[in-house]
Amino acid sequence: MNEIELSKVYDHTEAERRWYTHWLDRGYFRPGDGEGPPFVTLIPPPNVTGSLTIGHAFNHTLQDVLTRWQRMTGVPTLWLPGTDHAGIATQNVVERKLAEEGKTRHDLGREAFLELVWKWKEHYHGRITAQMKRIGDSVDWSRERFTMDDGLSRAVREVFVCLYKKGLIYRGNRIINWCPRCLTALSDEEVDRQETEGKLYHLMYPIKGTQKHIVVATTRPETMLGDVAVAVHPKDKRYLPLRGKTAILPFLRREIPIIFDESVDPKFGTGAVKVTPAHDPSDFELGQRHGLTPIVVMDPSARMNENAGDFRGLSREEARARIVEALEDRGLLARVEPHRFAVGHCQRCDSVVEPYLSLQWFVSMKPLAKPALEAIEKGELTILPRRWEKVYLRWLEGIRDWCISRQLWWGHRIPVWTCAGCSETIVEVDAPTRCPKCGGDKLQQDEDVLDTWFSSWLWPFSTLGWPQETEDLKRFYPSSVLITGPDIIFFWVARMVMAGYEFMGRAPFPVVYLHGIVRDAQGRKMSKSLGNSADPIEIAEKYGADSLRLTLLLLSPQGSDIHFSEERVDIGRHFANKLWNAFRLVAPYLKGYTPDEQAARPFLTDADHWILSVLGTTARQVTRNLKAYRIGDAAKDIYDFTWRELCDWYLEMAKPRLYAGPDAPGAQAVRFTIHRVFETVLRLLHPFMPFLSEELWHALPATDGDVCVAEWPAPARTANKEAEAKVELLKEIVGAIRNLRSEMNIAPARKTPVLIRATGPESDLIRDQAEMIALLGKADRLEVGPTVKKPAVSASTVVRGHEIFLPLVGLIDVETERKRLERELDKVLRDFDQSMRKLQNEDFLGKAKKDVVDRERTRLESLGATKEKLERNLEVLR
RNA sequence: GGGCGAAUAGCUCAGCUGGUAGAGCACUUGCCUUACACGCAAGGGGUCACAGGUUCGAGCCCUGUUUCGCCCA
Repeated sequence: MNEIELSKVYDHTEAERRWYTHWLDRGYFRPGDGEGPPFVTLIPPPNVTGSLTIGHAFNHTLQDVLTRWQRMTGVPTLWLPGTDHAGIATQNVVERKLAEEGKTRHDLGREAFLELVWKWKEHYHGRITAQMKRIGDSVDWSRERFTMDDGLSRAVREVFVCLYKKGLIYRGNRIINWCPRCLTALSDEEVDRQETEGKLYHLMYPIKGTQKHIVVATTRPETMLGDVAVAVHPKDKRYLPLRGKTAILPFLRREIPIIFDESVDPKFGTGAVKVTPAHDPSDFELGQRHGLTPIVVMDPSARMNENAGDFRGLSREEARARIVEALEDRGLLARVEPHRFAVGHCQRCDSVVEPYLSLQWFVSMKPLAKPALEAIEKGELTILPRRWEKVYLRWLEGIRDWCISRQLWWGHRIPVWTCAGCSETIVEVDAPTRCPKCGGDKLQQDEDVLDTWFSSWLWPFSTLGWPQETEDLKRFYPSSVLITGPDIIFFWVARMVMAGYEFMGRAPFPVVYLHGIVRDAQGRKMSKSLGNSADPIEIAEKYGADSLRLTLLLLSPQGSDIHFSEERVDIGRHFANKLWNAFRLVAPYLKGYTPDEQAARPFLTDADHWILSVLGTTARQVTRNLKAYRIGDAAKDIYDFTWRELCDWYLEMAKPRLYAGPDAPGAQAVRFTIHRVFETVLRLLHPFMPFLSEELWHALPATDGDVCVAEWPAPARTANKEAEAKVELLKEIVGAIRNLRSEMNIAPARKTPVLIRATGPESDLIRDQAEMIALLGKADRLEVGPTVKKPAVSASTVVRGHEIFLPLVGLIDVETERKRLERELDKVLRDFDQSMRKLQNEDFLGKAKKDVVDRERTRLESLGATKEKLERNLEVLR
């Protein structure tokens, strides 16, 4: 047993550092080569240059609880850590840094720039791993991965080539989401739609050869310069006469056809819309159906280009203002009305995204989605909470092709080369040196890199060595569970499932557990711009990592969001302190103690039997809740047991026997029980509060090794119903006495006699517990029995038909007690009447289940007895 | 516009298959009782969003309404 300084308040800082190193030294976090199916979970790789947020801390806590729990059950466990290169985010950070020196990435050139980013990566990588260690993540560092490792990069190329050869990757000129600030394409998922209070402009286009106009409604007048048609619904009577006519585009005087297409909503605006195939996805499709040639009117930074006539060089915002103004001058602006609509913003930099026609690489998703859809139906994949399955399915059903090329430098370069000699396209895993067609050696690799998620979606197998058939891949694929937030269900979860089926032939995990998002106390999402994102490490330093972990779990309703604020971490800190102090109470009496069940058993008291029984029930609950991924509930079970049962009741009851010294009768029993309870609590607590439990485990005598690898408590033997019933009765009686004392304003230090007129078999039970009742109820004299006489002046109450009296001479006045009794009687009368009415109801008697009726009868009887006794006692005072 | 979720004590939330409404925090009153004031004991506080319905009985099941949040278009 280590001598630890048992200070009044638990000091976490030193202990938390010490134990993490200890566990690492022992290699506990590696799966070992144990037999049987392992428990595997994969970290959602955080952005390597980011830092962990409270959200990560929560996510990691959930994974760590499951991993540590499984480890204790003796299963080989692997929690594989790693980080993500986070293409746009990382490149942005480094570019911002360069901008401070007045430079751009182009000043450095591709190679030098990448070298710089790698340096950043190395630097920040250390920060992330330190943070993970600080909060106690029991990950296998020997298997750590990074999405741009050689192995994972090779996996990316393999997948690209494979899908290309299958015809599932293609290059095409399509409308994509373009960020004019990041200067890259984005996938649909990387665009955040924000409801915006905008305007709907009604523009008048003159109809050729007439004095008339056609009025089109648009939210984006600046794109009119790229208009190639006006479209109306074919059944819209208003426009039928215009069949075959053309309109004249203002400013550019381009003659554009009026076309008829089912996709136009006659109820929107005027029922006529402008068609801009190069700047709107639905216009693009419409344009294709009608053979229209798109005209791009903006350059990549969203300034008007040479096709924009006089507006050339203006930003899209300036262009809008000028065009609206100019139209108004010419009398071509019919009207402007307010209009709410969703505008796409770049997820990374919040710029307004431009739907933009450009040449990009895409993955055909429909064929890949099929097995991922069926996975739910076949039961090969379960998403918890179940309602997310619908969200997942809906997205897969409507899946669209995935734009995977990005105009960035930081990321996996697209493995496609073009031969300068013959223009042959070469798609290979390893860089080719010669053109297979013409033999030329002037090969130019595609400049672009792949979407970051194009490497993340391979994470479940690329991290294990795929495409090589490694031992790890055989042993650890698929994982046991994926724990992540619902915000990346499309980005990551669904795509991993698709990749799993496509490349491994089976789902990457049978269960996905989606937890809530951590918000601030006002329910707002944590964000840097709001300044409301707390730093988990700061909190861990201040309150302890254990406290943070427990708090997050206790605050987390299953699957819904957490409202977090720093002050709430007191919940965890107070609990840690409570357990610490409970240990401080018992530690001196356990010094050098060796548990001896044989010796103790004959001397176990009701209290001992009771706490051991409740402990067993708690262990069963905790395990059951963990199995069902109700991790917060499991934490609550231990919290309640430790505080409400162990500290509030058992330790209080154990004190006299502890104080009596090691030679007193019963000393063996109380020590045995306390040891067993603490030892079990520490094992149950370990997954949730790994540091504190380890610290106390080593301070507790007769424990083997480390609690980190101790055996998970076995399911409870049957509960001791008898002892439980006894102590429940005791609690009720003590509660009633305390209530009387409090209501009568009896000073806490003052002891009083207590008389209990108890009848029936429970009379003996109560007498058995007299000593405890006297202790906890602060009685200096306790009489129990059927013949106990009510003192002349006393406060009284009734518990389960037993009358409790506190003689009051000189303690309080009769009037106070009379009022109190009247209140109590009032309540009982209400309940009595309610119960009576129920039992007089024929329908209830005839239709309710028998045990419900029986229970109601018993209740009425008991209420009746209580009522009678209260009335009698009240009578005396009147 | 479509879908999903939520609405229970001042706040944050439990409440499993309908059968006596709960916890933590906050609040009130006592207590520095030799483990803990990061604590102990006691207490007050709820038309379970609203309106219907099913049922002997509804916080829970059904229908509709309102408000809030999220996702998708």
